[in-house]
Parts: sequence; structure tokens; C-alpha cells
Amino acid sequence: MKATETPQKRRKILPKAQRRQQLIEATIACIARYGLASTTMHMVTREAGLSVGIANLHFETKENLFRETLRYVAEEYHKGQIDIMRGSKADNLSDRLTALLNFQLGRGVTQRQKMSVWFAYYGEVGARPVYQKIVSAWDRAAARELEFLFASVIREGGYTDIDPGELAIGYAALIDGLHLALLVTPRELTKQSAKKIGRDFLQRAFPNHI
Amino acid sequence: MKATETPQKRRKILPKAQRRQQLIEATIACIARYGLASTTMHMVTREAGLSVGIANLHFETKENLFRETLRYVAEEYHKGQIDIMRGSKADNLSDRLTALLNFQLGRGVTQRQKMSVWFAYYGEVGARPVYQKIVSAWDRAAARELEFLFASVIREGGYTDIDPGELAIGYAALIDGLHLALLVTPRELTKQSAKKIGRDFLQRAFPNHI
DNA sequence: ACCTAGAATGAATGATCATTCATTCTCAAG
DNA sequence: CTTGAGAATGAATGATCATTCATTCTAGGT
Repeated sequence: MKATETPQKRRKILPKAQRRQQLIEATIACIARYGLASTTMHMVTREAGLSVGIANLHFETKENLFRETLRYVAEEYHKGQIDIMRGSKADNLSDRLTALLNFQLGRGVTQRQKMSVWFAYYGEVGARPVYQKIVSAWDRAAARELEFLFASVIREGGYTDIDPGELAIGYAALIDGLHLALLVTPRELTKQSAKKIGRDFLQRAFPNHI
Repeated sequence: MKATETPQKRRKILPKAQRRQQLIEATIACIARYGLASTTMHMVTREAGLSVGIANLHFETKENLFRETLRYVAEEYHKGQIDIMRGSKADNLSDRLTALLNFQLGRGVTQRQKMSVWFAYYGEVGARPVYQKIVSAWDRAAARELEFLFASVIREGGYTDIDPGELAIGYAALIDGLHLALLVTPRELTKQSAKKIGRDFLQRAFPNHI
């Protein structure tokens, strides 16, 4: 009995940008599965179905690859949020708040893989200034946008005694905390409950809108 | 000119428990400074002012040392919370809520070092079932206690339409998220504001108590 | 069909690190 | 004071890993 033949993969040449993308996605998969600490270049390149040397060719060092991967993940999440808040889709403020919540706690974002990667990087922020810079730059951008949205809601609803900046930080913190809870204690919290908790927060702040 | 003499440290023999404690504290310091990923046994033992071999003597493996360190950190934080919630100090429920908030966002807990270590472990939870077990066990215990406290407050205040379990998860998530914000974007958030944001959350839920 | 720029490969290299253990040292008990 | 149980040491070992680069292969241009 002959062992299953390796299908003799033909070497394929692709444009730089495409290979970089491929390697970043392999890195995400590996970090989610094995953690930042134990992910090796061999794992990443094997996951991508390529040879070890390729990583050096496109990213020079492991450090570069990891940094670019963080940039990619951070951009994906925060751009998604910001697009909704700017509201090309829903003109209505209530709908915009709901859409934001649905995105932040929806299928795409709350995949175990995504949250693992996200917190793996957060965990290294204390020790790596570069990671902190990347994350905090996006965080700031999203926070400004959220503050602006909340300010509009406050104006429209005539709510008093609410500082939009503080509420924005509180809401963002709540969402981050819910992501953490979904990752660490998934048994205790369903995505449905998480959404309800987020909605209740908004409702207590903006009772006329939610 | 003679170089500064190393003061020829005398070898000291101490009981097991004390050395273990010393090594755990050195581990915390290293993780905060260098991150989980790059902390080595040499760093830890140097930080403790001891030889490399000592770590193996007391913990067998690096993995063990890290696990015990997580146990220590998790216990310290969650026991502190639980003690306050059980309220041997303040019989008054309002005071108990305030004390809890002051502890969770107070000097001790929000030290950069503490938060770094905390999130370093959270970051590996996705990849290491052992870490997840330790953290989620404590989280569950604290969540139960918090739910009980909130239930008492709800009864006392005659609040309607509040589920204590959901509110407890939301509040815990908010606090975790605020810790994360203090770690990642300290420029955007002072400990004072963080406390105010936490207080506002409680006030919107329990207006007669805060 | 032929060439060649440069994309891709992977065995080899050297660095880093956890772990081991033969040896040294300490101190409490006798 | 003497002694031995076991605490502490740190040079040595072997494993793992990032990075290198001589070589092979591909595909678009002529």
C-alpha cells in the first residue's frame, strides 16, 4: 500500500502584496491557536503552505510580521466601527447606535479567533511600546468618533447631565470587557446576553432613543 | 580606580514557602517589564537575586512557575473584591458599593505593573486552557458575589426591571474595560475619570443609592 | 522558443533558553 | 564543636528557533 502521495505542489509566484496578506492571515490563525508567545515562523509559514524563507523575504523579521499583523487587525476592527458611526447607511441616530452594537458584538467580531488575537496583543502592550502606539492611535480615533455620535444623540434627545466624552469611554470599556468575558468565560455569557447588556447600558443613558 | 566591588553575597537558606513567594514576585516584576513572551528563567532568578537552578528546585518547570504566579495574582485581586462585597467593614449597601469601586479602581489594583501582568495572562487564555480555568474559576466566584450584592441593592431600593445577574456581568465588564483603557491609553483617561465613569454606571442603575 | 529578473525554497548556522546535576554551602540538632 | 540533610549554585547540555543565502524555479517580455 502506497502512502498518500503529496500532490507535488507547484511553486507559485505571486505579487508581493498578495503574499504579505497571506502571511498575515496565517499569523492570525497561529496566534489564535497557539498564542503570541509560542507562535514560530515555521508554524506561520507552514499554515500558509509556504517555505520558511518566505517570511524573511516579505517582512525581514518576525517582529515586523507581528507588527504588521497587529496593524491589520486593529484597522479592520476600528475601521468597521468608524464606518458605522459616520453612518453612510443609517441617517437615524437610534439605528446607528443599534448598528454599532450589532457590529461590536456580532458574528464577525466575536469569533473566538478574532478575540484571541486581539487580547494576545493587548497583553503585550504593557511591555512593547510599538504595540501600544498602534492600538492607542486607533483607539483614539474610534473614541473621538463615538464621542461625536453620542454628542449628537444627547443634543437630539435633550439629555442633561451627560458628558459625551465620559460616556463614550464607558461604553467602549463595556464593549471591551464583554469581549473579554466572551473569551474567558464563554460558559457564563452568550452573545445574545452580551448584546442585551450593551443595549441596556445605552438605554439607561439614552432612554428616548433605545 | 577599583571597580565597585560586588558585596560578595552570602548564600542564605530559607524555608520553601518563602522562596516560592520570592520567585513569584520576581516573576510578576519581569512579566510587567518584559511581557510573558520574553520573560526568561534567567531574568526571573536574577530579579530575585538568586541562581538559575533555584527555579527548577522550587517549581520544576517554567510552566509551573507561571501557573502559580497567575494563581497568586488572580487570588489577590478576586479575594480583595469578595472580601469587600461580603462587607465585614460596611453594613450599609451604598458604602459597600463605593468601597468596591474604590478598590477596583484604586491605587493598589491600577498600578501599571499589576494591570500589565493581568492582561498578559488574559492574552494567553485563548491558547492555554490551564490559564482559562484558573481565571474563569475566580471570575465565576466574584460574579456570584456581585450578583448577590446587586440583588440586595435592588430589593432595598425597590428597583424594577433590573436583572442582577446581567447587571453584574455588565459592571464587571465595565471595570475590566476601564483597566484596559488605563493600561493602553493612559493619556486619555485618569484614574479619577475612571472612577467617575464607574460611579455613573452604578448611579444610572441604582439612583437612590449613589 | 528562449531569457532573465526576481520570487521561492529549505538546509545550514548561530543564538537563546529551559533544564540538569555534580558540587558547595548552611544551619539546626545532637 | 561536629555533622548531615537538604538548600542553593551555575557551568554544561541539548532543544528550539529566527535568520541567512546558495540554489532552484517561474513567468512575462522579446
